[in-house]
Amino acid sequence: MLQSKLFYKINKNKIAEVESISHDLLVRAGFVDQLMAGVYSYLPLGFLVLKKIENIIRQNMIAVGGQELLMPALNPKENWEKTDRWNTLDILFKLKGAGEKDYALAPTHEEVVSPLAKKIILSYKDLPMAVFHIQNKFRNELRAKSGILRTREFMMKDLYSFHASQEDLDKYYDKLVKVYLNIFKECGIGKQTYRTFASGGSFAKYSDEFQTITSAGEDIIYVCSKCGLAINKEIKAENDKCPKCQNSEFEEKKAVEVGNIFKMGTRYSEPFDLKFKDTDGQEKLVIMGCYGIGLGRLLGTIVEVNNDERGIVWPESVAPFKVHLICLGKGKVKTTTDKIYKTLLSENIEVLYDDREDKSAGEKFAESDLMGIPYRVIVSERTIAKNSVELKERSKKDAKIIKISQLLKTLNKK
RNA sequence: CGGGGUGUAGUGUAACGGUAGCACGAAUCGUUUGGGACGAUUUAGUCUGGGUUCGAAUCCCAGCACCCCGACCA
Repeated sequence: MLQSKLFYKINKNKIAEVESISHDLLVRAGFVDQLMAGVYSYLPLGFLVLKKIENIIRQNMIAVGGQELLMPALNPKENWEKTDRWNTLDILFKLKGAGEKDYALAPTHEEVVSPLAKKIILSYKDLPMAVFHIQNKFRNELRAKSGILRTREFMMKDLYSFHASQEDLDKYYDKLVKVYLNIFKECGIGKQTYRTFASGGSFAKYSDEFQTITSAGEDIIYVCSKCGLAINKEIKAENDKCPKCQNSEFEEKKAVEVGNIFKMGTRYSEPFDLKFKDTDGQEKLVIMGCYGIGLGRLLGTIVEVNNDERGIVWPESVAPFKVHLICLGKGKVKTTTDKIYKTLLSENIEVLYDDREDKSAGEKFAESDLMGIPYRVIVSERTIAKNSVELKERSKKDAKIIKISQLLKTLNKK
């Protein structure tokens, strides 16, 4: 991508009224744009990151047998009345359609996936089964906050699993715990993310949250000093000992909930009469689990955890580009950089090429630091005199001079 | 939803109740190019509606918007 053509604008000034670091950095560096409180557009840079995250999640869901489908955001009132959530769920967006008919904008998809599964899951032979989708959810949050950390419209991955027995659900659920931890590790926040024992909301007594330690967090969790399991504040009172290792020493931390998984049991199969015929010929209710991750919140959390005084420091796995190629000069410098750009492209290396001729070196460096692309390659009079380029990693302090002929090899090794 | 705060140009900021100014950005021209370059010339603004006043960005009322704290959080 040529930076001169990229749909973005850098903003040098800090956003005056915002508090959270990720909000400030993502807006200033041109990754997202706020339409209104709690509603954001993803600009090309931000959308590239979102897609990277989406793919990491997708691959991990496929790895646990999840089949991707797509369910609609626009829902009929009836399904939400069936589960008694039309009137009890305060974050539910409701709207009127033609003929004054009532609709909901789905904040989650139990009300769609359960009746859908009823058409397909008829026998024990159809179980277990797991489907997921990645699409926009709508939640009428009373208070949107912290940029993309808490919004009213957001991309979410939700997986639903269907089982013939509680044991089968338990087994699958444990698998998902591992897969979730792996997703957060792949997204570059593994070290700061804890499996957290939490309340189950309207679904179940307990659930597991995945909480990432950061001062921007809105939850308080207690991390067990012994085994690393955490407990959410909301249920800390009833659990003064670690449920895993019985230790009673905890460290209090602020954290963001980046994922949440539930054993729903028959909470939704019951109202939708989702039953299967078991081996013994008896009709039984399907046992369900659900597993969510908010993509935007995860993106924001990655920035909260990975930044320094100059800007964002993207983990390579989710960076919008791998390489930021910067040309400092005209004539021969420019033609040399053009050539390097073409070579990188032909080798399928994702590269943003700062080809702008009217910007000073300092300005290009500052923008590059703010954007946070992992590898910066600088080409200038100085470097081509030695048939070289300068290679600097965003996360490191020092730069290296390497021969142009060695650049590809070096980058491919990274 | 309760409470607090703030609304001035694309962004950041000034202006006692008395001519809306500065910086960045953007545009044009020229000179520049290793850490946010320089000169010249432009561009663009008081959230909306009422009120007080000779006169309102400034004071008052209402609305709207955004931010923050709390509550809430499938």
